[in-house]
Amino acid sequence: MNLRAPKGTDDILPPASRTWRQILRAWEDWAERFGYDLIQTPVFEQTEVFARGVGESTEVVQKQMYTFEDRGGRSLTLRPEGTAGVVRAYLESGGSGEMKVAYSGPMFRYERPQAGRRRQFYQVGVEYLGVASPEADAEVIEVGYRFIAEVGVPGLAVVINSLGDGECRPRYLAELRGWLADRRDELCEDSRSAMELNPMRVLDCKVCREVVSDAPAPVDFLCTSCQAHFAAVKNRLRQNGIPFREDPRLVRGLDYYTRTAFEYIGTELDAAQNAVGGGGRYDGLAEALGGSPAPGVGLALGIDRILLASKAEPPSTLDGFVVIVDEVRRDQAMGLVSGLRQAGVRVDAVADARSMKAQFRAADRRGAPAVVIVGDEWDGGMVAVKDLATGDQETVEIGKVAAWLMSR
RNA sequence: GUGGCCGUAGCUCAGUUAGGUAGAGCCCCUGGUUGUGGUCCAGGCUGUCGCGGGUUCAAAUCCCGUCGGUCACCCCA
Repeated sequence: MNLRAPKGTDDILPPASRTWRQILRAWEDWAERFGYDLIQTPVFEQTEVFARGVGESTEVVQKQMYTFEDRGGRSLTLRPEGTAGVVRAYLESGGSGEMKVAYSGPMFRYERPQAGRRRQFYQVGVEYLGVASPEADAEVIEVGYRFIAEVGVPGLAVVINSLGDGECRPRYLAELRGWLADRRDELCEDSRSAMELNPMRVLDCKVCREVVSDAPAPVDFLCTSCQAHFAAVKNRLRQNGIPFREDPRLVRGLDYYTRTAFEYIGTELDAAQNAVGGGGRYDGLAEALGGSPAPGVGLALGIDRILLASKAEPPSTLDGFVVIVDEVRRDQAMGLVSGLRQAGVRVDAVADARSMKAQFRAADRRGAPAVVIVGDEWDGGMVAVKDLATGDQETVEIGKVAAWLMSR
């Protein structure tokens, strides 16, 4: 076989997929508890949505998009992130009022793959639209934190910063550009080309870390309202017991962020990609997409990276396994299987004639905690049930099998 | 886009230094145990040695090219 999954894509097979299912269910649960409804947007959009939404100056738009022309001559792009499409949908459906939505699905970026960085990767996220209050920022940070904490990323840390808004950011950027220009010779090549278009990117540069260590930071230039907003976000986080630290160097790679920016980091991760999620406020995004102004804040979490970091064992996906002693009992056994399934019990059986030994092996491999044996006892209205962990076996009435399995 | 490492059975790998009939463990299947798994024992299935070319009587092994994987830089979730 010489057909393979495309470069930078992965098949998620059992048993690893069991952990995926578990983690996505946990995500749905947390999103619902915080009042976020489901939203589904297309996996591809007009290229314009990302070019204008994410920002022409970003690396993502310049180099990493899967852009193609369809048969009608339209330029389309596989979504490299989730927010732009959600805001587009919000605007298209009226663009007013409050909307709290959660999404999950694959994203696509053309990059050289490595650990924790794939060409098709999976993100979950929420967007809280139409609300400018710092309560929204704090809530979004909290829902992500609660979810990641449950899933278990070792050394989880929340890092936050404020990037300012349309009033104070221009003043800051002018200051920063001047400061960088004075030290142009000390900067690396990448930073020199970034300083005009997107000077904050230089703060993030690992090569220039030394040089920019005492560069002016966005927080030092915040206007009064941005200061108050940032303070309110931090207060609510403290009150709700979300541990965080401030990092004046934290910037984000997407142009749409204003005010609050944050990241979730697995500090014990060996992987170079230790940021498992991030987000922030993007009050200018709706306008950038050509809609009426609307505030918003959101987050995105990389499920692939969270899984890389968490040590979660794949859960068992069965409550029991039905073993058929002789093929003459298959009709009876399959009737029992069907009945148990309708009663809400997760059970399975082999589909063709196999030895008991093989059927027990199958039950074991599938992680079933117990086995139900359909044999001669059936004629007396009974089946044998065996706990595979302890080896204990007893005989129970057919009608009580479901209860017996669920009590394991 | 730049760089390091690696391509041999479904998986993990040995064999490459010094060319000589393709190996091990795991997994899977069958049996030992005609109604009992996970342990043990016996047997069985599985290969264009990534691909193409070159050198040679002879290439998994040497040479050239190419493709793929992986990790890191960069960027980001």
